[in-house]
Amino acid sequence: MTADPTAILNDRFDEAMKAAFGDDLPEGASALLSPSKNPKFGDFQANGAMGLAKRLGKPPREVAQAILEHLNVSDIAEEPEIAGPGFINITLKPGALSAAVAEMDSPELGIEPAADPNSEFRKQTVVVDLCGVNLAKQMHVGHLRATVIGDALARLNERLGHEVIRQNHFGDWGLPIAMVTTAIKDGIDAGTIDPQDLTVADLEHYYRSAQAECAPDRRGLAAVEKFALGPKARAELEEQVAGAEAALARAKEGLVALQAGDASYMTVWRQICHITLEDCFRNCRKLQANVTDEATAGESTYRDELPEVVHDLESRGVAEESDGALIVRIEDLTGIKEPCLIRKSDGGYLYATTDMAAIRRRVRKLGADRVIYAVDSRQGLHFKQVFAAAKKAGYTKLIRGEGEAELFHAAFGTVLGEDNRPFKTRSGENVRLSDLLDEAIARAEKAVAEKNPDLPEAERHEVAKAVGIGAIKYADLSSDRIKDYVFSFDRMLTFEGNTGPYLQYAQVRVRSILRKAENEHSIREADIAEAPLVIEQPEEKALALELLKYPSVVRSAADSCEPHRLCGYLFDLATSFSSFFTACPVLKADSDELRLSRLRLASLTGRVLRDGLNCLGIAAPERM
RNA sequence: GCCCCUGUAGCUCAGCUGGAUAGAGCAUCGGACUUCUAAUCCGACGGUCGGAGGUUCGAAUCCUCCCGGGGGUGCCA
Repeated sequence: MTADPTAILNDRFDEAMKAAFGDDLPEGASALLSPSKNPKFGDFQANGAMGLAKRLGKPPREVAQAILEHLNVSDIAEEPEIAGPGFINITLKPGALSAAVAEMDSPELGIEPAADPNSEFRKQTVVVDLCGVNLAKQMHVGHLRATVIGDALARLNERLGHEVIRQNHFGDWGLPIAMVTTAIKDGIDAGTIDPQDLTVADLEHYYRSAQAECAPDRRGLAAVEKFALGPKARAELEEQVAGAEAALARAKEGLVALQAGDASYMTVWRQICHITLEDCFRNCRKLQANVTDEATAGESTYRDELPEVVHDLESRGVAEESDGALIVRIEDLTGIKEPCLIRKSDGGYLYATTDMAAIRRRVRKLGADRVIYAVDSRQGLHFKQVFAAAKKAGYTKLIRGEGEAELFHAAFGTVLGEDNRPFKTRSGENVRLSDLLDEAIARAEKAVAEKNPDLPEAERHEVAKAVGIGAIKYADLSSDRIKDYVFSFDRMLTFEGNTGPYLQYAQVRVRSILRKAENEHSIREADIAEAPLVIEQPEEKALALELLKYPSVVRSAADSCEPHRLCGYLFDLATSFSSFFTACPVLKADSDELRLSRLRLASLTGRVLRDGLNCLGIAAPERM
């Protein structure tokens, strides 16, 4: 038995509509119940009568009236009213509202955990592809969103009770990797590189030089010929091209050696992997994102599966040859003319091949019902191709039950600098993630020191980490994923408006008031937990109604893979709480009953804020 | 060329399957602190929702065309 007004009202409307229209009621007709947009229209509104009227060919207000004649909500609501073209407005009775809030005031905060097999919220296995670092490269802003958004989506699904498997799709295989591995191995063999003290920065340096070394400057050579730039320039370029060809050939040997599992190459390669990943995990810890070794599945782990996948596709006629390459046509499924290439004409595999293998493993081995890719929007076409090809190949068939796994590209836009160009350093380099995080923490620490000088230094530093990192993550999560956004420390750390620190501060105010209740009034959590709720002031009512939205917001943010919905909600909740906090004295309330009631509202608000922030991967400090 | 994304207040952005007078924050202006942490709150100002058609009782939302911005486009990942 629920006290959730939305659930109750939905049921009652369903009954009323059936009673009013019987067999004439169209399939899927709904009351379209939602919280009112404006308090003057009551607490909830049902918009379904108007759509229903169209389908029944009757005047909307008449339909609304017919529903009302069969609607029985007198136990929880005042007399419903028809307004405008056919809205039905519902105002809850005070007792119903406090009962609903009291019901929600539980450890689960009103979110029914997913369960199997036949519950309303079926437990699913959700694979989240996130982070996506590359071997021998430092993390930079480009990894920020893949990590922050992916982690938030994983947390949201965990919160709903799903089985979540994170997959850090580590770019540790292929020709570019062979280039750097070969270069470093040669350096070690020649005694110019000490394998003991290699850092990621070193690796990145070698990665770049290896890339450059293997890239013949054919355009330069062509220019020399075109403009007759003289024998010296020509000789230099010819030498460069010859050198590049040799380096490339050497790298290809390296690739073959790696593919064959050659011990001397593998040792170097493993060390490069280790150094890269340790740096990655360190950054993720600093970012307070849950990405670990167990969650890391490098592209190399698919290497034995690639020939299998290709052979499977070829033998079953899913793939076909075209211009020497092996492709899967997807135009029939998607209307997209560009096919999915899974093998090059030289026999090499492509990243689509690896992604096909990954889908196969994730659905068949990991048992995914849903695979979510937190990856840059520029990969949009690639994923459409791979998803379609995987579907065509039958790789999305669920291992449990009927149907197919859902493959979802949670695409995100670019992080821009203040100049509206992709965020880079002045010299045009990628901004290192660790630098970015350090600066956020430093700026937050300065602000905390100004605002709250009494905070002990050790705690101040911890708070700065929560606030600085929270600010970055919230800025990333709070607007629609697909859009680009401008990275601005000033805006995200002003602590005003829709920012992480604003939410953290609202939560801190709750903590503060509860501490004070305990220390100065000897009121304990247990006294508050069962206190009767008195909801009379407009600010109390607004806060109560806002609190009730929480479970459905978490669900919708997870289902749509849109964390910004939760952000927007938490901001509204924090705003409602701040208004309540200003307008309604809590500890100085007029009566003990009111004091406890307001403490309970505050406590619940604090827990929802904390829980919501946790779903976003943002810490909620005790003080700030 | 084709495809995808995007265009809402001076700035940054919400607006969920079409619903009531399009909402916040910042900025600007005016109020509220011997505090429950003012990192706050209350109020004012501010928008032909890129443009033009169309569908609808009703369109920022759906359809068509056009314009601006970004991105992607068969053998890199």
